[in-house]
Amino acid sequence: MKRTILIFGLLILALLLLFQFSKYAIISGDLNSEIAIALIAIVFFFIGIYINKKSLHKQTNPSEDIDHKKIEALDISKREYEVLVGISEGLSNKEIGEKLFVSESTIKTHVSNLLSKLNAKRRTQALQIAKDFNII
Amino acid sequence: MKRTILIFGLLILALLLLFQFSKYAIISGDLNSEIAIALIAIVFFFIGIYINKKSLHKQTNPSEDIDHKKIEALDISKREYEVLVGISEGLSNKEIGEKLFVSESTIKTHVSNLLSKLNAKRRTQALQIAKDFNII
DNA sequence: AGAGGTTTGGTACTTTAGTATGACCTCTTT
DNA sequence: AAAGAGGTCATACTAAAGTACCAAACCTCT
Repeated sequence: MKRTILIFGLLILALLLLFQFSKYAIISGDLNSEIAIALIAIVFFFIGIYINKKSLHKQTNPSEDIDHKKIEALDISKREYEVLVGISEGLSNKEIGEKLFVSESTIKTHVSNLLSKLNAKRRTQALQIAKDFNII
Repeated sequence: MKRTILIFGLLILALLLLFQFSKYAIISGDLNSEIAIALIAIVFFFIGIYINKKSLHKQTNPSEDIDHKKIEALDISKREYEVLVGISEGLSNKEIGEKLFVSESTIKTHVSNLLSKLNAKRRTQALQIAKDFNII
């Protein structure tokens, strides 16, 4: 938020400077008016690209980053989440257990809790729901 | 490809018109030069946004459409693919069977074939592999 | 018509997955 | 210190998932 305000402040400042410069250049005859206009056009063109890139990464690409708040809201613990990641990697309970250095029984407990928290009947359904929630 | 060329052509045409207009406006005194410059700036700003949006949707979002060639290359039949979709929806073999109006046995056969074709040991692993291949 | 691939379906079996319950340990909070 | 939450693990069970093998029906192409 603070950064956004700072960036916009600098942007406006830069624009004012550009306007003043172009006006001066045209009046003093140092620069052709077309070239001045072209410069401004190019600058604004890139400003448009820059701003769009920023906003696109936060508005139309919401699937990239995981929704940590949702994870909390669903009351999923760290360990349970690690198990969920294991499931998404296509691992069996046994393999997840080996990865996390715990027994298969423990993983089963975590999976069972996960399924009830995600309101799923199967691990594949849990994956689908987790993706819907941008949790994974 | 054709569309891209057309769009760029129209874009360049519009720019030339804008330049001519602004030059005329400034010389004839109908318009303040600052206003003309501002107009150009705004237009280019939006052009920047537009172009960026187009390119971003095709470059940083390559995961959207499925790779049909890969499906063929893996020798996955239509029916098997339908089963794969069912799996990705978190359905059980029984539910997939009901959805496709066949028995659970049939689904098991398809799943088994799918797993060997995708070189997976579990349906969850099949999902992960299928996503890697942009098949799903 | 016959070969070949796909789809369908069954039986029988093994392996994972998932549920239920109880127990113990370790922190953190009250 | 007691309560509560998370994590760990085990047993015993049921339910899915997956494998292997076989067989019939159905297309499609030659």
